[in-house]
Amino acid sequence: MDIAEVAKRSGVPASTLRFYEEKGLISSVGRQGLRRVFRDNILDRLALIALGRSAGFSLDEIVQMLGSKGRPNIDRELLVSKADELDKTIKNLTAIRDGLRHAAVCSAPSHMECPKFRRLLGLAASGVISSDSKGALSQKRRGTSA
Amino acid sequence: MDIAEVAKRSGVPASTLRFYEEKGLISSVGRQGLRRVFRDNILDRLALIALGRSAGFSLDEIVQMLGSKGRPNIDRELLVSKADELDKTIKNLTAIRDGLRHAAVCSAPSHMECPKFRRLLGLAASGVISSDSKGALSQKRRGTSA
DNA sequence: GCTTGACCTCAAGTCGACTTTAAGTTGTAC
DNA sequence: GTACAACTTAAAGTCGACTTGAGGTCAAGC
Repeated sequence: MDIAEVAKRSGVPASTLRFYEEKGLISSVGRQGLRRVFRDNILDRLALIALGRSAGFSLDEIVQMLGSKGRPNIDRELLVSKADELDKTIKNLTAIRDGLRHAAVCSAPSHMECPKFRRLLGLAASGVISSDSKGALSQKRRGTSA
Repeated sequence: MDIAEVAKRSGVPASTLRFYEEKGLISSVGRQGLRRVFRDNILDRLALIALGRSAGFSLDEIVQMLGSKGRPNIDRELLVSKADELDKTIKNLTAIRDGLRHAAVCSAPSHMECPKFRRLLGLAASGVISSDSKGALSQKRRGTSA
């Protein structure tokens, strides 16, 4: 497969594939002339990378876990700790979602007067809801999801 | 209150407060000499901003919603749509969390052989799990949360 | 045999939310 | 009255994950 084929099949832009190769996340089997040639299993590897990204791993962490070769040891402890992290994030987001939903129907004259809203506010202010759960949704362009 | 006091009480660095003022997110009542003077309700406003950030609003969106003055109209429709967005994100993250947790205990020789894992992989690859749910956790330094 | 288009490289640019730095001003304690 | 810590500004830098752009190469079709 050449890079265009991989891009088409995986949905990952060619520029990103080159970038990933440079980072050591993927590798081509060789070249035909100048052009990279990829094996079929590149698609699995890209899926793995996508999964890691969705789970909140950085590209560097993913390089660590996947190693430069084959399909090697994914550290189980790390997996668990990421899952725990996700749990926290999910709880925070759930609280916020409920608060938002309530605020949307709340009849208090101003949100500031609503006890539920103020409680949520307190959470946000105190950092219980780490402002790091922020990126959680970040709708950019390219919304493949919706 | 001077900027240092606000920083101490809110946990928001002075540099960020200046940045927020520049963006129109907050405002000072005036100056004593060069120095900004803030009212007490700045703390509520900062909490509101923190909440918005955790809910995934961008600073620009927050400016929109809070207006430059007082505590005005928070668009209820927008709130609902953000809540819906959060729902999707939560679902995605939950699926990933479960997959991660399973992978951590899965006895398949390689994760690639595990059907559950491959199913998760399929989700990630197909973009069902938008790679935009990625930022969801992004542990930076300053982890106030843990 | 020459144009064309898909690939290539390397460097620089982008985006959002801040932080850092350099250089300047000032209220206050001595 | 002067030193100094704490404030001020404007501009530039940071971070991660890519994207874009300029300029180059090459296989294939006419």
